[in-house]
Amino acid sequence: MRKRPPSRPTEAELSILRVIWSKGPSTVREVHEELLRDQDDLGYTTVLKLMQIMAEKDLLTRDESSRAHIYAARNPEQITQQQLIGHLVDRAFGGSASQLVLQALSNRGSSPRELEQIRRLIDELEGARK
Amino acid sequence: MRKRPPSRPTEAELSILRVIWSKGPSTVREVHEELLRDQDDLGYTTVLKLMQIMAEKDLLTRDESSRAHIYAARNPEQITQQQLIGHLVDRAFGGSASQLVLQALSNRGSSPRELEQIRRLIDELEGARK
DNA sequence: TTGCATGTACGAAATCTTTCGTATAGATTC
DNA sequence: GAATCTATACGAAAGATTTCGTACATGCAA
Repeated sequence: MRKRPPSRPTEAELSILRVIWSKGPSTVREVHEELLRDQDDLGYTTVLKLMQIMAEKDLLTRDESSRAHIYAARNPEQITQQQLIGHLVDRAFGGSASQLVLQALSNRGSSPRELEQIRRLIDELEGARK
Repeated sequence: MRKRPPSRPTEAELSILRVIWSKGPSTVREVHEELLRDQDDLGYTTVLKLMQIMAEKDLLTRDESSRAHIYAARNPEQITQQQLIGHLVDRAFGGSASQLVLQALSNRGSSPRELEQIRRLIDELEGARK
């Protein structure tokens, strides 16, 4: 069995990943409780099943040494974000990341501090290119 | 019946929208032929059905005056792009558009020309903020 | 008018994603 | 040790998305 390119998480899977990225490796119960803050009516076994599937898909790893298994994210947040951006760029921006950036900056407020951060990154990129 | 907020297109729907954005209002046949360039094994009636559904969902409008109906995008490309960015920012970037921008710039090549364009936009945004 | 080419309509299968009920097993408490 | 609490496992229903077969209508050429 070979290592597949990481599969893109579905919506429900992404909400689980968000919890784990923020809290670190967690049990099903911890994730479930956290998800209930935003969204009630979400069964425990639903989350369990999803996390089991995610472990199969290699989105999560699982430590079975304690009774309550502990799940961790297989890939760091940034890798997954890159993947999602890449997909969106391909599917909706004709492959041009800068088009996405322009759209993202145009209509969504960024603070001066954030704009400065972005400007510095552009400086770096232009420097490296010389 | 009220006007609903535009529904987010699914993957298959997005590929149809891309064709229509690029070619303008089109018949099912035209869209089908265009999609076959990237992806074979896609039936004509599959595309037809999708476009019918999209008309129901108000993603497309349809002109039935000629025998082959002509479909047009209900919303301009940019509106839909904004919508998709907004969704991704919420689901994967904790609501921070600038985080998305930083990630997008970090790992995806942008030409000097594009970087300049982005820099100018930042200048504008900072100017407006003063 | 018959037959063919080119359309739409529509139901339903196939597939993917999300949800949960039920079964079962190991700890803990009385 | 029996009851109870807390886990995982697993099948399968429910829902959403994608796919296509089949039926039927219309225009046109022989």
